[in-house]
Formats: sequence, structure tokens, C-alpha cells
Amino acid sequence: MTRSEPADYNEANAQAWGMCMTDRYDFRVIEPKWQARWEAESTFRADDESDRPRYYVLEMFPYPSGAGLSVGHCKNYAPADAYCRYKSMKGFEVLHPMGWDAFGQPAENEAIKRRRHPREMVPEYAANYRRTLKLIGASYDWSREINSSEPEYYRWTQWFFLLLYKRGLAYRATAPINWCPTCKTGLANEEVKEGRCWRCDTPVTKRPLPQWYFRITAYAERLLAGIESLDWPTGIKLQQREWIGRSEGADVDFPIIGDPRKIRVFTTRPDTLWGATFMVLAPEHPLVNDLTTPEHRANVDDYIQRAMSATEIERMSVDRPKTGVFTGAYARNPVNGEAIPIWIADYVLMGYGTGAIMAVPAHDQRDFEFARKYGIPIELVYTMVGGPQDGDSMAQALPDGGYMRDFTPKPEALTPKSPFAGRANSVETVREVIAWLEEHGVGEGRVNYRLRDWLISRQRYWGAPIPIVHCPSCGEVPVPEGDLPVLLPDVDEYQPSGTGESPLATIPEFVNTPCPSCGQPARRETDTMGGFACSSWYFLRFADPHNSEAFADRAKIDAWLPVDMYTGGAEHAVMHLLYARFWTMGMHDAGLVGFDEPFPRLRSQGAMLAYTPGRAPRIDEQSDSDEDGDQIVDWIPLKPEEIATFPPDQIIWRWARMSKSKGNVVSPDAVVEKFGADSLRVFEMFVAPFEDNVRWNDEGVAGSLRFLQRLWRWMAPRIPQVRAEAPQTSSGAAETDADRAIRRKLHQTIRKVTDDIEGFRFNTAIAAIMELVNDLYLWSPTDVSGSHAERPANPGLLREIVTCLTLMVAPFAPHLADELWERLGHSGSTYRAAWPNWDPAIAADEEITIVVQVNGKLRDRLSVPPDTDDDHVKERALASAKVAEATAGKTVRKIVYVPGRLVNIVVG
RNA sequence: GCCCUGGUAGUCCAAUCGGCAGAGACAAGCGACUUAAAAUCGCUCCGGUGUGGGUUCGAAUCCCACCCAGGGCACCA
Repeated sequence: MTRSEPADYNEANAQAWGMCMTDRYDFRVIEPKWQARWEAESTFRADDESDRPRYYVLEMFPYPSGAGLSVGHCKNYAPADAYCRYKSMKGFEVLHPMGWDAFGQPAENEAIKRRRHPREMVPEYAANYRRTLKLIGASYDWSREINSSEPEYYRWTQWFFLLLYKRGLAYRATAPINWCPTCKTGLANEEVKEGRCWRCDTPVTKRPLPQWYFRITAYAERLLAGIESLDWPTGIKLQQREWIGRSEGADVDFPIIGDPRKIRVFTTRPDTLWGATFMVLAPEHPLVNDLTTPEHRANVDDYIQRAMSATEIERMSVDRPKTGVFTGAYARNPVNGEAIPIWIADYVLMGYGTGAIMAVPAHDQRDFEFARKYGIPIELVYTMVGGPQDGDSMAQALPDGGYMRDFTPKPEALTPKSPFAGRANSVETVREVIAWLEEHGVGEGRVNYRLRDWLISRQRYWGAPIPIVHCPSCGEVPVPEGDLPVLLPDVDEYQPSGTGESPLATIPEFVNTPCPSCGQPARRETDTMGGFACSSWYFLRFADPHNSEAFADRAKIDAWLPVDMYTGGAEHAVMHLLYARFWTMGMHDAGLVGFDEPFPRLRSQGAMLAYTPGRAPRIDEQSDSDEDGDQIVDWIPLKPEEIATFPPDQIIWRWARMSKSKGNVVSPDAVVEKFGADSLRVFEMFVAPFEDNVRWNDEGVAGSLRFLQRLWRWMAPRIPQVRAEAPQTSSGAAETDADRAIRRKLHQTIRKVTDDIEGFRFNTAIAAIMELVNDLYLWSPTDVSGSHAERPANPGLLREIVTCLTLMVAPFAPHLADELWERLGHSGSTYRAAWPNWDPAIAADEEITIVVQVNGKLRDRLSVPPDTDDDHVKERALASAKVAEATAGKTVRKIVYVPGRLVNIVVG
């Protein structure tokens, strides 16, 4: 947060330099100059024909909002850009593209709010983003810019829809879907967070609608297995694993008494079948209506009614007491022949497994609570020594463990004797029970996934129309490829209707079309695709963005993809990243691409936090949140217009993620104006590791500017000296100890910076350069004016230092580096210059410090050549006076020597 | 409730394999330069790693328990 001091550092600097105006670090001149040069020379254009090895760096493409780019976005863009520049200098042909995730609700909502059409608004906002990205010196190949809302792009989104459709991976079905009453559209499961819409926080309701789905569940196993090989943050891999939610168990069929049908349940614990004393169906289960007996009809209907009207939040609340009603029907437990009652309860979810469970109250806490409440018998399957021996004495379900009881079977039982009596409660027993069930034809092993199919339909205007025609005689007919794109009609009114119908449904010219198959009048599908469809393949388009014959040329895809380094926010851990993986697997199986993981390497940047004024919520603002004590809203950011009028003593300041909605966004424009783009870049990389959240502060950027000025002040006056000398004058010069030390430091720094950039550790890379600069001032002091920069005794060494330092700082402060590079007499940008190498022999320490400990406590230090042999080091350690003092009168019991590090003398 | 990440100086952060706790910066202070201030250059300050145990010659690092912060999941049978 900006504290105060609108000090103009650059002006102050100019004064300090007085007469030396031409040599001062003037970012206001340097930065526009190089940005113009890069643009004019197409420095960052990725050459498809290059014979260099390829490297593809991609940041998740943004939705260009009206608020513009913030310094928070730069937390990702600046380091990714530094990485690109580094890779280019390492000899790679780098593809670094940018585009706009322009379809979808954020753009549409903003357009509605501002009463402008998104078609004209999006390019304007995109232009502003592009301007800001250029302002911070980002090295994008703008000739590859794409916009997902343009027909030449979404034509291929539709093409992929049809591809998935033809491969049986897209289908239409009617089911109760997640519906956001505010956004007035259906949502995918991934877009519901804690029962609320991920965009607007509105509690989600259920609504039965015909919708399009992608059959992502068909790839559940591959999506899960593929995670293993990915170089991604462990947290994101874990989230994907949990979202897919694999569990092993069995399907078991329970015959209904007095009905020929059976109820199928999924269970992970088929070994507890002997304790299943009732069954529970989800209220939406299709058999409920048929099973309910007349005397229970009213109760059941009433319960279903209430369950359907509850919001997801109410229904999913864990702490809520279990409720349910008896249907009047009974099923037979297939293993022991008992007749068990069939209930319905809303703690059973229609969307998971079969929507029906066998309830084993003795071994499942939820079933236990339910059984206790409704007086249903509790039958132990496993018992433990010292544990409860019958259901009546239990206070809660039994934890895992114990051994299986023997049971007295009924005549209807599957086998006359209980076959597993005495078996341990273990996964082996579960496995054997499954085999036994299969043998007797009452169940089969099954793997179940939590993942559900991806709901892609949106009842919104601003998206790619789903390319399907509904014909009264032919049914669903895909639009022929030659007729793509199905253009989104240009209309004035496109507000979401809220009826469950897309706004497109009200446009007869769009809806009415002849059937592509039979030519009879038919209706177009009016739903559009959610924005995640566009972002599931955009990384391919960048390889060949202007292709009008195909989504991209295969040879170019093979050359550039998969993406070598992908960066973006962790909020897309399960949405975009899972969808894009699925889509890629679909394409791979269709033979369109040669890989099935699009992003082998991923890094997630931390958020930029701003110090944000807020207030306590009013009573009425808490109402929808806190029934169960969670989800309490305790802080609401103040709108910019409220701050002036709000009582200052009631303002609560907090660090909050920068976002347009909180009104706490710091724009790069102001920062660049005041400190320069290079300072902003250096600050964002230096302040913390890439993955960490950062609290924005101007002081830090000022510090980065000071560092760049310091570096410049040392370098600039020496460049003329370097240029004046012939390149090869170093050989004869005698090397002093100080010269050798600084050269060693230089090579150690190159090594450190190289390793750190490879490992995405930009903060420590910059710290290493700072260290080198500090050492340079000690080696060869410079005063304020630069006039006292002495003529070096060893011009070759000076040339080496100046050259390597310029190149090393280039990824972080490219404008400054290119300016120095030019002054050094080179033409062109550092972007195509070679990254410096280090010489291990020069970087090697001449002397190393060995720490001498006595009983683990530091007592002395020895300085020895690195190749000194072990015994000699130990001898010298024992010879130390300080050691003698510490060991006086004690016996040496042991000497631990860690080569090159320490000697620990254990005495007692 | 469960899972994951992380707690190091007044602040942000380093410490690569279990081996000197401090690289770098911010802030503060002092000195030099200056008529003065700013800027600059140099120097200085402070902590023993959230808490309590354990393993080890040796723990910021490994193990156990707890506390705090951030994130994820949450009736998934």
C-alpha cells in the first residue's frame, strides 16, 4: 500500500548527477527506447523454422478486465518473462505467446454493467492489457496474439466439441444441475465451492434441466495415473487426486421383498455386509416412488419436497442431525437373509455411487447416528477385546480393527455358515469378501470415482454456441464441419433470462435453421459453452495461431508442444488444469497430438496482497452464512467511494488479495512511472519466492531501484574504459589476490544465478547479483560522480566482469541490460546474446573454512586448502588452543569429521 | 472434522545432504560528503529458528504431541 512520500527518485538522482547527466541511470529514457526497439525489430518473434532447440513458456491467459492489469498479475508475468529471456540466452528458440480468455461471464457481466457490447469492449480492454505488458518489458511474440471470442478461434472450439461428440465424449442429458440464481446459469461441479458459486458466492440450488456434458469420467483413471509423472506443485497434484477421488469397493445387489427388482449399492466395505441392518436411498433415487407404500406416501413425498428445496449448503452441512423417512418397503440382506427396512435420507447423494447405500450402523458413524435416532438395530460385524460386544452398549460406530464375529444364519442366507468368522478387519479380508461375492453372484468388485462429468452448457450469451441442431425427425444433428463456425449473433439484448433458457433462444433468426441431415425445419441448440472450453486447447493455437485450415498445423504442434513451463494461479488447480488435461487426452486418442499431458511442468505464483480498508458486517449481512457457526463473514472491504465518509475509527485494515472487486488494486502504470519497469520486475522477483504471497509495499520497489542505480553507477563509468582497451589485453597482466578473489566471486555468482533461475528461485538469484555488486564496490570503489573510477590494472578482468554482469542482470532488468550492452559496443538485444558460462576451476574456493566443534559447540575455525587430507585436518583441530581449552581434563572419545565442513571432537 | 503448506531479526526473506543460524533487502541508528538537505558511500544494531518432548557427536532441517496462520476437501458410502 502506498504510505506517503511521492518523492521523485529519478529527479533526485538527476540532481545528484549534476554534470554527468548523460551517464545517469534514467529509466524514463532507457525503458521506452528499448521497448520501441524490441517492437521495431520483432526481437521476441518465435521462429518456426529455427534450428535452435525449442522452449515453450506459457502463462495462463487472462480475461482482460476493465480494471486493467495489476502489480498482482506481474507476480506471475515478470518471473515468467525473466525465465524466457534466460532460456533464449541459453540458446533456445523461445515461444512466449499471450492471448485473451475473452469469452465467459466476467466479460459478459462487465458488459451488462457498463451497457456496452462485449464485442467492442473486449478488444479495448485487451489493448490496455497489451499496453501494460509492454510497459513492464514482457517479451511476448505479439504476432501470435489470440482472442477466444473471435470466430476464427471459437470455430475450432466448436470443432473440438464435435470431435468429442463424435467420439462419444459429449452428450446431452437431463438431470438436477447446479444452478446459480445470480449468474442465471448452470455450473459444473468444479465451479461450486462450499455450496456456492465460485464467481459470485451465491448459494447454489438444484434444478432439473437438459444440459450438455463432457464425459470426463471416462478418463478418470488416466487423469489420476498421469498425475504421477507431472512436475507440478505437490499441493495441486494432491488436489487433483482428491477431486478425482478414486475408491475401491464393490457393487452389491439387494433383492427387494415383494418386487422382482434389486437395489444396487456401492460400498468400500463389503466385508461389513453382515452388519447391514437397513438401506438408504437418496431422495432422488428412481426407485423411491415405486417402493413407497401407501401409508408412508405422504411422509415420503413431504420429505422429498423439503430435500429438493434445500440449498446445497443446507444439504451438505455435516453437523446437521441426520434425517430420513421409512418407505414402508424391505429388502433382503443377500448374505445373511435378514429383511431390512428401506429408508430415504438426504445424507445419501444421488450423484455418487448408485445413489443408494447399505447402512452398517456398527461400523459407520453416519449410519450409527441414523440408526440410533430411528431405533434401527445395530449389528456388530467385528468385535475387539475390551470393546462393545453388542449394539446396545455402543456410543458411536466402532473404529477399524478387531476380528469378525460368527453369525447364526437364516435359512435365506447365502451360505449355511458364516465363511469369514475370525478374520481380521483388513484390506485383505475386504478383497476376499469381494471375490466371494462375485463367486456367489451377488456383487462384483468396482472402482468408483468422485469425479463427475463436466457440465459444459451455459444459459448465457457470451460464449461459443454449441454446434448442434435439434431436428424433430433426426434428433441431435452435429453441424457439418464446413458450416463452422456457428456464429454468435450480434444482438443488443443478451441479458440472461433466468428461465433456464439461453438468451439465444429468443432470437428466431439464430434458432430456426434447416436440419443439416434432412433439410426439414429444425432448431439450433441455444446453450453456449462455458469459458473453460476455450481455455482447454488455447495452448495449441499459439503454435499456429493464424491457421484457417486447421486448429493448428501438426508439424508446428510437434515442434513446440507440450508446454515446457506453465505458470498460473493455484485457483485453477482443479478446473482449468483438469479440463485441459482431459481435452488433451481426447485429442491424443483422436491422433491429433503426440502427447497426452499438455503441461509437464507447472509452477504456481503467490498472490499479491494489498493493505485494504474494510468494516465489520452489519447484522443483516451475516444472515445467510452462520447457521452452523462456519462461513461467518467478519469483514467486508470498503468501496473506494465509502472510505472518505466512513468513520476512521471503525475501519478495519487487512491484507487482502488484490482484486477489482475489493478496490485495492495497485496499477503497474503508477509504479513504472515512479520507479521504472525494471525496478518493478526486480522487486516482484526479489521480495519472496515465486510461490509465496506478498504484501505490496512501495518501499521495496524503491529498494530495487536503489540496487539498479548502484549497479549502473558502478558499470557506466567503466564501460568507456572497457571499450578503449583491446579485447585481448588480459593475458600478460599480473593477477593480484583481490583480482583473483573478485573473479572467483564472479564465476560463483554465474553458477548460483544459473542454478537459481533453472529452479525458479529468482529471489536468491537476484540476491547473489546484489552480493557481487557489493563486492565490486569494495574491489574497485566508485564515488558519487563516477569520476573516481580508477583505471583498472587488469582490463581483461574488467571486461569479463562488465560483460557477464550485464548479461546476468538481463532477465531481471532487460532495459537496463540492453542499454549497457549497446554501450559496450554490441548491436542488438541481450535477448539473443549468450548466457555466460562459469569455469569450475575459477569458481573453486582456494581455502575452505572448517568448523571445529567440541561436543557440538563451536570452538574454533580452520582455514585449509580444499584438498587437505582428513588426518591433517583432525591434527590441526586438536592442535587448536581454543580446542585444548575446551577439552582440558577430559578424554577424547570420538572425532567426527565431515569432509570440507567440520570437525566435532566428542569428549566426556 | 479430515488433508496439505508454512511459522527463522522490528519487517520481507536466505541457510542445496542433519554440520558456522545470516546471504540479500526493508526499516532504524551512526559516520563521511554537503552551507544545508536529499542522494550517495561506509559502518552499526537486534534474534537463536512457534511451544514441549524425542532421535543424534551435532537439529531451523528428521520423529511425536500441541499452538498459530494460509490453502484445499467436507455426509463420497
